[in-house]
Amino acid sequence: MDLAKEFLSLKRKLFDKLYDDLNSKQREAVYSVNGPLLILAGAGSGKTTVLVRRIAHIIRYGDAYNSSYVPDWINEAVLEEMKKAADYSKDDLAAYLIRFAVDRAPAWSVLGITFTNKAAGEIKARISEIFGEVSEEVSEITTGTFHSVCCRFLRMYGDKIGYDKNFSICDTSDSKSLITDCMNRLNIDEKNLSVKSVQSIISRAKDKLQTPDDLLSEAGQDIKIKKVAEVYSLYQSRLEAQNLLDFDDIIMQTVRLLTEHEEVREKLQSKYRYISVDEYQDTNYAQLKLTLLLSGKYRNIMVVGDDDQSIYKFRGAVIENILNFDKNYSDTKIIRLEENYRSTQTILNAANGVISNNKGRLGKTLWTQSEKGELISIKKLPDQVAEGKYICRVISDTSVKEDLSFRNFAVLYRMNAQSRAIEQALAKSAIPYRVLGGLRFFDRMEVKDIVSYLNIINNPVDDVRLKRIVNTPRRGIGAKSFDVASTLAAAEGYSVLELMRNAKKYPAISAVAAKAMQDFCYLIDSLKEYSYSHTTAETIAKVIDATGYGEMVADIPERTEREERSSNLEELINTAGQYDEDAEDPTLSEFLEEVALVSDVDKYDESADAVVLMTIHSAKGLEFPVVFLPGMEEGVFPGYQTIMNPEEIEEERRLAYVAITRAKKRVYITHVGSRMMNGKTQMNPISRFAEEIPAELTERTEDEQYGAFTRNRAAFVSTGRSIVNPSSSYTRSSVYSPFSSHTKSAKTTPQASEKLDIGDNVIHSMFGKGVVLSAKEMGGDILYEVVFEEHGLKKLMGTYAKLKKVN
DNA sequence: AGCTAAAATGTTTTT
DNA sequence: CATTTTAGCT
Repeated sequence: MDLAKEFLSLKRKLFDKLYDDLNSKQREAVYSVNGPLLILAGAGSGKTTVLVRRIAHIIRYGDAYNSSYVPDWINEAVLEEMKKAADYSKDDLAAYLIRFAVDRAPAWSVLGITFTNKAAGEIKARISEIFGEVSEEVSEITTGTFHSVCCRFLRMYGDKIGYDKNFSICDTSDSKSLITDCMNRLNIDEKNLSVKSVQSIISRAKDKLQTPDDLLSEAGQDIKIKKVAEVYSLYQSRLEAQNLLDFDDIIMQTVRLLTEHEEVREKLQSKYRYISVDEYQDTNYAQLKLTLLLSGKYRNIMVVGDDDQSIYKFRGAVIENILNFDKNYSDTKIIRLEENYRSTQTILNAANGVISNNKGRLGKTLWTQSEKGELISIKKLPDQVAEGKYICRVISDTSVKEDLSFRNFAVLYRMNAQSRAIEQALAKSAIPYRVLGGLRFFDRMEVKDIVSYLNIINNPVDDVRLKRIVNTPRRGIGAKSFDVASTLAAAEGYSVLELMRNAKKYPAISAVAAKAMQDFCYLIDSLKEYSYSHTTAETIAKVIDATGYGEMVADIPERTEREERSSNLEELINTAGQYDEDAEDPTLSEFLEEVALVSDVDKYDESADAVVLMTIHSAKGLEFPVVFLPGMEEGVFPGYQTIMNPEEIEEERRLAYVAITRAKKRVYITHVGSRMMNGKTQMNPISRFAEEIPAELTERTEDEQYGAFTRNRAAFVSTGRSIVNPSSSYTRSSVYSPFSSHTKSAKTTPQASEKLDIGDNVIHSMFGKGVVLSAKEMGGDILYEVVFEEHGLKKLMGTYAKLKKVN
């Protein structure tokens, strides 16, 4: 009796001891294993840690902490031993406590949904770390984004709702071209109804799980929506006929699968006993429905989120999902994590100052034990060029003065277009940098083309991809012939490729074109055959060769373009080779899925020593010691489209909150007097979000280049900080750059293909001076990424590029 | 069919 | 302004 009581108390103390690096709220979250759990986690409050530790806890100890079960082998001796265990090392204690485990969950019963694929990988890596080895078990945990997890389900059971296992995913631009096609077929004039808006209305409808009929009935008298519903209906039937899913379908069709097929739902509900969802504030209705379905049996669902960081409304995210979580799940336990471990007090107070202007928040007060830190620097510059130079100068100054490597700096902006001016400045001052976003690797034309071939090999009814590459390189199947073929195909109920195989039967197709079509089919046949017995990388190489695409690229007259494209194709083969190596059971189909679902941040490599540039959206979940926020102007951030709409302004403000809270030590806000946008010069006032930061937390200066003045809004700024020092080193930002010490002594070491290391300074005959950013082994050669002073980031092959090392 | 040159057009954020 | 679409020519 007393024995039992003492045992339970000792047991809990030992667990508290095991997790003594967490705060009490975090521990409570880890222990809350069963039942619905909502964690309201402020920025930098260690939510990922909690997520990871909780999953590890569930697998290792189950509900051991809360359970009042007393094993019959408990006696005085055991209690004595337990008292001693308090002094064990963490590892020993962790191992010791396993004997008290109650109702442990097998790793395969855990599902963790994250916002990026990268985060999914990190969760597994961190759990492996906790378990002390890369165990077989950890790999059985299912982690991924909503999209990747749903794809997995659809590959398994998609046939039940009419999808072949080899379905392909079409991205936004593929789906745009299909919608355009549908609108043409329905004789809808693009002038009255833009493809873009149709696409977005359809997408939002799918986020809400609306079918074309649902949309139509919702339309009422709205002619525009009625038209869209008509397009949606055709678009959807064509997607289905081609075994294609767009991004929204991946979720929506999974929900349909789980709704319509009880046996599948039952199977998955029973399998996933423990479900966690990260970044819950950015889920849409379809995703909410999905989590409700999956967690329907056990109701062991934990969601983590922060209503102040909801920034994906444009993608259908509904903040109500997190606000009303406890209404969807009765007896929800709510835990708030409000202690911030990331930022200085100044940064935190600045962020709080901004976000407090929003209404309708759940409300929370972030606090930190860390020091005050430095003031937020707000600087006005004449234009974007000066803005870029200024950022470079601060980076080079700070990196030297404080011995900070470049990876500690991030430049976060509202839109991708802002990156250009900053990139140029960085390239000039030879600061190594990396740009995430903008044109994704897989969105490059040549990469998309080859991937389209692969998609056709994998899923021959994919007419969208077929249209894209049927005449690239030219093979005499022009737009007109293809049009005729697809009209015939639609009439006869074939896929276009099938029809092309028998093109000669149709008099409407010219004999020349028919011959070319048949040859094309044979080409695809042979590639398909080849793919059965070869790796993905080999297949890609074969595609590039056999289709004549490689030759076409080799014949590009302009040198830079030719090199750029061929190096992209090499990189594609390289990526596939990596995939072949890493994947358990590599298949073309799975490779294509990965290609479709990777995001930019997934490829962000923290180990590369380079300044990183990305949008604030991409930076969600990341942190950096020093953060630059350029373009803090009305009309840029908040964007001019949002200024009239209070709701959208609130979303922009949340974005500003996310931006500021990325920083650990310092924030540099810049705004410019005149900015070139869309060919026009604009004079934007400083962003309201910068003004909302309490004045005493800021240090405001204006660059003196065009005369002007310096003013301190903060009356009592302690002086002495010299990072912002307008006149001295302004013109030459490369003073502290990696090149500076080499520019005078230009003694080069002429060696054809010596091995280069990361950080080496090199000279290229074409591009001039640069720094090696990364080196990757690739088919007996080495692929270097080099940032050049004048030309920015280039990818070069070791043997081919004739890079000379400079000392 | 395919090329070139002129015209139109669009501009947030992303899986 | 920078990309994409179209018209007109070969």
